[in-house]
Amino acid sequence: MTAPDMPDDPDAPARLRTLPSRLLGMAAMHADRVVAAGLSAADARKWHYAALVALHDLGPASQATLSRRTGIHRSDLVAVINELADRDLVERRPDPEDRRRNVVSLTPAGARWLSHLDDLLRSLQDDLLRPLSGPEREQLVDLLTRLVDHHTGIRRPTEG
Amino acid sequence: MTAPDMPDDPDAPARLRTLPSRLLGMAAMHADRVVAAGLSAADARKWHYAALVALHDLGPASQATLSRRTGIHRSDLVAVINELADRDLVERRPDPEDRRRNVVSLTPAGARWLSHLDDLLRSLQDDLLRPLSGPEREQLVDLLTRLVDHHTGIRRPTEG
DNA sequence: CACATATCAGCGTAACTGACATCG
DNA sequence: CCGATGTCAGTTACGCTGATATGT
Repeated sequence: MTAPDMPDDPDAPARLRTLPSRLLGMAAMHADRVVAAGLSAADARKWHYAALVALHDLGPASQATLSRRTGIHRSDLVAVINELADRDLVERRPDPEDRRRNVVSLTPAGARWLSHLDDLLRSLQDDLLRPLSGPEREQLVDLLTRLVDHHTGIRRPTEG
Repeated sequence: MTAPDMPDDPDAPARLRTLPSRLLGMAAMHADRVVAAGLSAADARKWHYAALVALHDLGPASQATLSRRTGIHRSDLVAVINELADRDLVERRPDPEDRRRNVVSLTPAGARWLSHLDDLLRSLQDDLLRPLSGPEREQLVDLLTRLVDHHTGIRRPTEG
């Protein structure tokens, strides 16, 4: 129940209003807009951030690896890397050890930009979660994580 | 951070994994698929359900009203009502009191179908929330409701 | 030969915009 | 004339599919 948009239901029927799948859809849509707007003000998109984070955590990696770690489709990752490379935030070059691959690596400028985006993202998440207290935010993250992990089929100890 | 899809990130970087906006996106995407799949098995779509619920709760209404209550865009509602009317689940006819409007009303068959979909939806939500306990599900609904209400700019006492 | 990688072209859906004719 | 209503055509973005070329 993804429900659409802005002038949104002031008082939709209770059956709809409390439907978890619909609530998830509406909350996600709102979150996505807030994040996309914030990032676009910095001339970035969420995929840029995801790719940079993955590169930062993994070190230089092939596009296939990046795709798996970020969840960005291989087909779409091409454009993302193109854009990042155009701005010299990452470097892409053929892997000598496996000539099918490109090795993508973070440049110093990319690392700086990433840490800037990190700050931005933090503040956007904060905006987003404003109506919730600290413990409530943790609760939400925990509940969502369990939903997502479950369907992803992941077994995670208790880590936070 | 809407993250994509199926073979999904087995172990994405923690910064991504715990990002609330991303978690919301992933959980919503999954929810949407489960619901869409379940409904399509019954030859229905989520908008059908939303429209029927609104009609059931409001009684006969104009398309503009339905649009506001369900959050379905006026432009998109047309097709939804077409499909429902084709199956004689709703009836659409001009409003004699305001000839711009159509009055849409639920037929007996529509009401029966709705209650069938109600059962289906209940079970789909249950599937969806399987990893959570009863109280946790309530917690999740509460937290999401507050996020959504906040951005919608709604003031709700404590109602249930 | 099967498989993985990078790339591109294109599809289907969702949410939305803009325009239009009609009517209050 | 302004505003609301129902309709349709078209746009944008996203997640995905399919095909291709290359390499292991």
